Amino acid sequence: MQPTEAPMSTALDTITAKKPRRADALRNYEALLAAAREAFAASGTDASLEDVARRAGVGIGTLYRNFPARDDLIEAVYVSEIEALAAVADEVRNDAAWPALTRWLDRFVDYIGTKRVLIEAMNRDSEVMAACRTAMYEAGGPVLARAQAEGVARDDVDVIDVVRMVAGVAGVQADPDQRRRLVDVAIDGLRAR
Amino acid sequence: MQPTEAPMSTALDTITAKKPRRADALRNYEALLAAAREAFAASGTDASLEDVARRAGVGIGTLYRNFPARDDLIEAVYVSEIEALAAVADEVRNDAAWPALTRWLDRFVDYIGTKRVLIEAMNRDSEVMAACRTAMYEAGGPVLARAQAEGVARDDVDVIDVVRMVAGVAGVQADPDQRRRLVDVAIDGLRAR
DNA sequence: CACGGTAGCGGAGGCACCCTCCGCTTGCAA
DNA sequence: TTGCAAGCGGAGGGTGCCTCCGCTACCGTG
Repeated sequence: MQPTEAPMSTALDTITAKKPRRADALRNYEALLAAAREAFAASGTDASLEDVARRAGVGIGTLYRNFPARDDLIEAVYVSEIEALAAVADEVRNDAAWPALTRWLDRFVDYIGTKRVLIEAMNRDSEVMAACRTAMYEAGGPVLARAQAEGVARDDVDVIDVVRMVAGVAGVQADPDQRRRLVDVAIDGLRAR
Repeated sequence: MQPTEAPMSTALDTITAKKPRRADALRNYEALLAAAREAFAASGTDASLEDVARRAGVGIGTLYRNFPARDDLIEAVYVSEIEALAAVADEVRNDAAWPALTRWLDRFVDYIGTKRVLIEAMNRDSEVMAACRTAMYEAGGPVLARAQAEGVARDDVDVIDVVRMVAGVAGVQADPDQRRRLVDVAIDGLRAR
């Protein structure tokens, strides 16, 4: 464990370290990221990379130099959003144990419910995403642990179970009302019996 | 409602009606289906269609004549499996209300858990798949209704909710143990409080 | 059985995308 | 100002998608 004063090391750092150093190159890098975010939002993460390069106004070669694989680009686009997701757990620090748990998960669902790409991105098998997941588990773990310690949440599940289950339910194709209902049912399953 | 003696009309019929009539054409049709099943199992539903045609030993044109869109091929491959899925609900007809519900859903999860493609296929937006879903809801509806009537299942959900939720949880990337645990939690959320 | 019409065949071809490679350009340190 | 390496970008080879249409061979009819 690091002393809390030290700047927290995040998965973002891993990405930032890869940014190019020259001014023109940096401009291109940012343009690519913006174009990719736009394209992924419009057509999912399998949008055409040539199209991304075109939108960004750079050559395809430049895209591939900055992001050798499609996954690298996806990660760069979504890492910051996923980190924000982890931060959601902090918002409920002062709630009572069970409401804290439900509010955390509800916020979580609100956040990812509309963008299925985020769930996919989160499940991606890569170093960076693994770091993201860890961050998320570390943030949510205490919320669950508190509810379990107070006996309001069943204790045969861990935080990974909870996040996976909720993400699974949140990812179903359904209108927002139905999704909310499904998530509520699933969360209800977490109550201590 | 049809009298029960009449042969039940199934989504399969819609597919069967599209089979070619000439002997050589029928052979090709079956070969394509077999090749596609194999290819989809190996590389998912985005396997190369040219490869499917090659494996089947027919020209690419033949594939496209029988299955004008990729989805048509996917449907033809999976419709029968999804119908089997609906039949699972019949197995539990004689169980007590709550065990019937849990057993139905457990069997359901066993069936689709390993093949994510099936879940995807099921959510596909098409006439045939809609018929499949309807069949499934009609099979599972009574199981849920019985549990609700006896007051052991919460009554603010319908069968569509239940199937969607369970399918969502069953689709998460996880080892079988974890998946089983997650599904149990979610199903537990269905208990009347 | 012979034969004609037509259902069905299959692959060439046009298009889009993937990714690599390498000769040219340009930012920046000295 | 200048030299050079970091960076550029697009041509090109490969693969897959899907359409189109001249040819093949099944099968109903006489």
